[in-house]
Amino acid sequence: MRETGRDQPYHHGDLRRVIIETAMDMLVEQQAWKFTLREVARRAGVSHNAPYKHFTDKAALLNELAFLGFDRLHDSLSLAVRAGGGDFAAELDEMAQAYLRFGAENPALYHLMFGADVAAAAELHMEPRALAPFDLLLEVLRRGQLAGEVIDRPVRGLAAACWAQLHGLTTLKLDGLLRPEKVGEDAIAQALGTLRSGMQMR
Amino acid sequence: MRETGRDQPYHHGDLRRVIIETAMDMLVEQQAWKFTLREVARRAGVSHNAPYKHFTDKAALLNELAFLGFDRLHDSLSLAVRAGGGDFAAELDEMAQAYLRFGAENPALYHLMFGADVAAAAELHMEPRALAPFDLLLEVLRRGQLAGEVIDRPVRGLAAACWAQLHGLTTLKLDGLLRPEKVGEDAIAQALGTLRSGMQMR
DNA sequence: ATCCTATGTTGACAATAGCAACATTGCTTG
DNA sequence: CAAGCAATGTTGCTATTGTCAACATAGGAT
Repeated sequence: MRETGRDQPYHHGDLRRVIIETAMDMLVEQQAWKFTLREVARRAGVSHNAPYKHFTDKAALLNELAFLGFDRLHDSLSLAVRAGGGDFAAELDEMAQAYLRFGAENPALYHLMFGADVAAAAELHMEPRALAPFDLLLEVLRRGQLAGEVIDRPVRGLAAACWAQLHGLTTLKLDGLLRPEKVGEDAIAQALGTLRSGMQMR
Repeated sequence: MRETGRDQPYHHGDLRRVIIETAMDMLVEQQAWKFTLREVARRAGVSHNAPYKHFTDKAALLNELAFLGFDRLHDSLSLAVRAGGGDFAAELDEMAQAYLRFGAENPALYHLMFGADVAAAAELHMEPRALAPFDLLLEVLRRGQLAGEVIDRPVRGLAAACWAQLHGLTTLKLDGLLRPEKVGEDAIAQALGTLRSGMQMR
């Protein structure tokens, strides 16, 4: 017996989607990386156990969010590559900027995507959705090699270097560790420059 | 009234140290990054609230551990530099290896040192103890510049590049994200090579 | 000797993840 | 079209945690 009358039917009808959206909203809004299932349920206007009918676990929901994060990251990077307009140097630069921007704009989401909180992070990152951004990077680098602008070494290794550098800069930046007193004024730009030089392009 | 008799006196006498050591042991042992104050107290054989007489907060203890982590990291890096025997390239290489090894051997501690869980991570990282490893890197790079083996650019920027690369590689590795299928066989070595090239040395 | 204070302990509270038992419905199948 | 079943929500519970408050003990200063 529900006292509210005809509004809010017993069966929500689309709870899974709503839960995901609510949770994603919370992640994007919130700076700090805290996350309770019950809070999500509360915001979704549903009982504290309803989410368990759609996700076996808190980790399951988190995984879903992480995947969505990779989708968004991939979209951002794709756009950036397009903005590069065929010029390799521009493409890579745009990608780097887009990557860093993504992290800066979605701190909690980024932490979720790469943090150790996600159960079985290793498996998650081998899923196609999580691999998409990396594949994009691989393509760009391959084209760079074809254009003779990137040193002739295994692409995957070069991609790893790019990725690690971007990931490192992103997380350090997110946690407020790239303070000018410590690292100089435009540390990020300089680091990216070092990376470029390392891959030998002008 | 304690029923245990004369062993375990009411006042421990050295609880603060024991708590820190216990907590550090837990962090070093444990792969996963979970940490409850009560568990520390339990292992230390003390009531669940005893730690609060020595640390205002859970975060306070974590900060202490993080500082100890930086001390250890600094020690490891210092040893590595010495192992380099004056040759810049060797010094930097040893340092990089030592850094990565530190992360690999102390996953939970590393996460603690750089994770967002630590309250006020930004401030923490500006403390001298946390800056020591970075300062060491700065020195090595400066000597490299004097020896003409490192490109003449602001050291802090170069250091940021090194640091971000190492930090990125470390965390990615820790979370099991540098899978060979994704990133090639010796991604780490290649990434370090790219970094070296970027700083222009032979 | 006496008291004060640092240090420990017990007991509470609120919040959380997750389990179990129960309620409500829409869809299926006879 | 009726009966019932499975999906979806809800309430209530347990174990655990961080932290606060009140109390206990003991070592050292007065």
